[in-house]
Amino acid sequence: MTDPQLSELQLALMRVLWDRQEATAADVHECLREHDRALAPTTVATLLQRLEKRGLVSHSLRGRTFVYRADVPEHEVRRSMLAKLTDFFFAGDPAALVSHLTGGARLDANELQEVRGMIAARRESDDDERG
Amino acid sequence: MTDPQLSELQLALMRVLWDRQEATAADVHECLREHDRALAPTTVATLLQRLEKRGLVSHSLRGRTFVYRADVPEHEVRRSMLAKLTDFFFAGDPAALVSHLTGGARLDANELQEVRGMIAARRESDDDERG
DNA sequence: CCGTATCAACTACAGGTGTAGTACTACGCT
DNA sequence: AGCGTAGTACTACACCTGTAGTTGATACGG
Repeated sequence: MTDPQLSELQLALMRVLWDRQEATAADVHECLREHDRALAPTTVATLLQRLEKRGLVSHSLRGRTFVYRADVPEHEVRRSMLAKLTDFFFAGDPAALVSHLTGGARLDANELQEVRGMIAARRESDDDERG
Repeated sequence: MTDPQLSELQLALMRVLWDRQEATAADVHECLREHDRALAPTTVATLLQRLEKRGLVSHSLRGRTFVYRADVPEHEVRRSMLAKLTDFFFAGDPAALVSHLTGGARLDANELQEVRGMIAARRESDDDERG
């Protein structure tokens, strides 16, 4: 699954799996219900099946019950979804995004430069570590 | 349109309108084609119609040609889409998002605090300005 | 052994999206 | 006045998503 883009509901299901490592359809159903996302149990099962068809989760058996786990890590989905949005809205300039986060006010040039520097520095040292 | 969430293709159309203020279906079609998004002209027209039905764009007449313009500003869509994602992935903590932007490496505590401070400061002065 | 609860599989359906063809209409040119 | 062209409206269709019911198998309790 390269560059997965998930809907809100799909993310909500994934969240449960990410948080717990493993969960049955019933677990997920219960968990969503607690977060005022009340769905029929069969609905949750259907959604999990579909996620499995997409290769995002997989299951094993415990007795005759399906135990699902996420096949794609949260950070990967997070990165790919954020990247898509930032590429589109900030043309890939993360500092512009930071600026956006300040509530729409522009950071002054110094601050912006500062943030840009921090990010650039991190990126480099990151690359160093990696290879 | 409260809290609009648009697909990538829909955003691509909106982008054209945001950039040019106004555009006919033909303009948009041409513009997308240049950005290697080749669609049939009728497809573009259909998409614009649908966006209009959703209240995101509207049109006026120039001769017998529809001239579309965005009804919802870019910053609104940007904010609402980013907010949804950051709420989900960073529990609404913008500093965590900044940290994510550094390539997945964690900022050290000082840096994180610094960014948080900057953001908080901006938020306040922003509120002041607003009233 | 039989009923009952449990669980997955299959089916269904409405609404949205990506994609585009066909039909209709009006404008301008000859 | 008629024809081509340009441009919108209508229709279509496959696929995905949100939502859930029905069915069929299985295990457990009595």
